[in-house]
Amino acid sequence: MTSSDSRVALIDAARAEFVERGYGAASIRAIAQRAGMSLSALYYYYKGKQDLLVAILEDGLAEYFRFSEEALANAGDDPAEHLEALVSASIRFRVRHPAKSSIVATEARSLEPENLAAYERSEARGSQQFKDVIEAGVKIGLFQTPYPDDARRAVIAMCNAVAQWYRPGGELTEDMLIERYVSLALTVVEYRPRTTRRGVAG
Amino acid sequence: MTSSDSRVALIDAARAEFVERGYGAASIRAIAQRAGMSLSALYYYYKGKQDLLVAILEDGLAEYFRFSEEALANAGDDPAEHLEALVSASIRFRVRHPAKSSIVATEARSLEPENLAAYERSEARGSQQFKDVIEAGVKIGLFQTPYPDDARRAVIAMCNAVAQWYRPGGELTEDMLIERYVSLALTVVEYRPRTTRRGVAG
Amino acid sequence: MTSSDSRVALIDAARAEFVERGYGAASIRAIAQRAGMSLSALYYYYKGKQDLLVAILEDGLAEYFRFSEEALANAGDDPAEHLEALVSASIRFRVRHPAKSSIVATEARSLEPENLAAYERSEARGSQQFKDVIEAGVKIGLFQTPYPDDARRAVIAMCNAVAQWYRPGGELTEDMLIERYVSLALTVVEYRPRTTRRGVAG
Amino acid sequence: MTSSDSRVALIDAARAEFVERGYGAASIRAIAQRAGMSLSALYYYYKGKQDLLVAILEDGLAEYFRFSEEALANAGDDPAEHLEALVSASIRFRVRHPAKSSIVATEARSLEPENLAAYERSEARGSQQFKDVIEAGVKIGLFQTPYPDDARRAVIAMCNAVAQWYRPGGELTEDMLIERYVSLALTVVEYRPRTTRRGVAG
DNA sequence: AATGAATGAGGGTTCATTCAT
DNA sequence: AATGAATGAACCCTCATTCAT
Repeated sequence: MTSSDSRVALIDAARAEFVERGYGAASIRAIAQRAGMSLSALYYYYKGKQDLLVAILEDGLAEYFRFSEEALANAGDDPAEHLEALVSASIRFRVRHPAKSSIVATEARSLEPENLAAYERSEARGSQQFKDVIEAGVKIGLFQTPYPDDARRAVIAMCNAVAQWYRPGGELTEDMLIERYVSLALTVVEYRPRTTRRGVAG
Repeated sequence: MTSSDSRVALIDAARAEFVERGYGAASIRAIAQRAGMSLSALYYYYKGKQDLLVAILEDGLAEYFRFSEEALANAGDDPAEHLEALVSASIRFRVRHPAKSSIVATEARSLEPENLAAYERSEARGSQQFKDVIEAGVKIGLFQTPYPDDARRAVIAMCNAVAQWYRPGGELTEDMLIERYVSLALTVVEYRPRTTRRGVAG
Repeated sequence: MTSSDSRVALIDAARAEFVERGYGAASIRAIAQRAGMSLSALYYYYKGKQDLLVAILEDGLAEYFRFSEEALANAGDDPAEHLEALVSASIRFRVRHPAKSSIVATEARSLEPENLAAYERSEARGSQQFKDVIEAGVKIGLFQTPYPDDARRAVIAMCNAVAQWYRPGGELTEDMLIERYVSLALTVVEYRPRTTRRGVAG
Repeated sequence: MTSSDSRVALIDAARAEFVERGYGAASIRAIAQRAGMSLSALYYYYKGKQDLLVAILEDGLAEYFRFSEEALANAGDDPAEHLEALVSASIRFRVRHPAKSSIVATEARSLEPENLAAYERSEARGSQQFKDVIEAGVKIGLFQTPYPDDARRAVIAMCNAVAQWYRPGGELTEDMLIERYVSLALTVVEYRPRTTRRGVAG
């Protein structure tokens, strides 16, 4: 087992413990055991419990941004397509990594102040992506919601919630789920495709 | 200070600690101190930490149902009005009792199995209220969402999220907030008022 | 329930708890509950935990002496008959009151010094009764044991042990048991009835 | 100090505390202090208070069986010699290790059910050794007691009791004590040496 | 790279007891 | 005669962490 494998095994174990019990109640001994290592080994790889939490949150956010940036890169330049990309990335992330997803939402309070700052910056960045897209759509009249901020929060909240109830293997596939949530998101922002122009053009 | 006052002071203190640190990390000593009582007094009123959590969750859910049932009682018999009542109650609860609200969402995992069962029954009841209303609206064609279950979850999630960001005292009043979220919810379920009647009337 | 009933209920409950868990581990709350009284009521009747223990030991010893003195009173003046009386009383006490019996042996260590002194005086008195009888028998050559002290301790020990294994209701009745232990005790002191004289006389 | 030394120091300290105060009243802090270690160190070596008790009882029984098996190995094949060996081993054990001896008798009630089972098996084995020997002697008419079971219990009880009163350093040496108790035990089982053979031989 | 040993602080909980009523 | 409320001390145990090796 390489050094990198050990690190991964440890944050996987730590994440699982944190999700099951919460950061405060999780035991560093249980984490080491779950990762199949000695307690001392854990301290060789990570400075402590807080360090594990930071690593987990960083890893989770990095993974999310990998999803969202890839989706944005493959989307056209239309705000609706951008929103579709973001929702799609968000759902995909939460479906494929429910633990990574839920811990981000729950355990930020356990971050020590200096680590909290960095986390909040990242989170704001994620939120900003939605904000930019929705405002762009509103600006050109493509999204007609009178409450863009609330709409943004609603879309993010409903995507986040997926991690809490969706279990793969049912009859609802990931792609179907994404389709639905894209549709819901477009509804929320009151998407009105510009059929008139198209109509005029046709 | 009456015996009942002591109990209330304790669950208030406990709720605050649980919200700030999480159930696992919260200290029963800190709770007693926060409530201005000795540690032993706490144990005189509650059997233990878990008992405090149970009391908090029960109280939170009871408060929510007080809101929702009152709102339903004052609503007409139209599904749209029912949905409006539920959203309105939910927002009101989360705005007025953000701690009661957020702890319900977060700390269910810390319940011991036997207590978890009761909690889940209550939670399901709350969810069912939304389900009934949305399905009724869909049945009569008032709500046209093709995904009633996802719409329900989206509406609940976006209402829940309000507790995490809304702070009273800003320029956005509670009533304005409710108006917006009612509007968003009706959008999500794709509410189409029956213009026929209006047509007839016109 | 009279005041005296309450006191009896309490020491019965306390004795049971002490026997089951040991003095140190026994809980005064459990005792009150077992006696069907409030904690405060217990303190009304007894000064505290130690007071209960003292009462129990005193009661146990008093009961034993009631048995032994009655038996001695009904015995003839022969040392063998006296020993028979003491063994018989001891066995009867341990069979009828196994809890009273076993607690006396076990929990003397939990007595505070001033109470211990009184207890030890009583215990010595019980031991002395055996000592007197055996020495009397040895003096007149009726008991031929070369080790009267060890014989005394052996007789007492074997009687005490009865409380630990005898359970009434089996095929071995109390009277049969007594007969056997009297026989054993006489064997231990090497009882030799003076048949020669009788022989000569006959 | 080696790891094994620490373990020994701990069970010695624990045994002393348990004997003085009883298991329930003994404090794990006092044990650690008595052993000259920190509280945490104690928990490094033993899982808890109960674990210490189990270790103590196991050690005590093991020590006793070491004595009894050695004595039996050095004895001839005659039941009287066997009984002599067992009594001798029992007395030796109780004289040399009075704490190990008395705790075995007293604190079994403090064992949790799963540990109690193992303990009772061992204790039954010790009792069985006496039983086998006495029954063998009775079978061939060497022991004439009409009550072999009661005789067995009496012999065991009188040996056990030695731990409670014998203090070395007096004028009664260990060997003298053993001689007396062997004699008492043979008296109890009503040992009758087979003089016939001797007669034939003479 | 990895470990066994050890620590001090703090965890939740229960204790015997007191006191105003 | 009897109680509910409250207390401070102590309980057993687990914690995150360090350090010599």
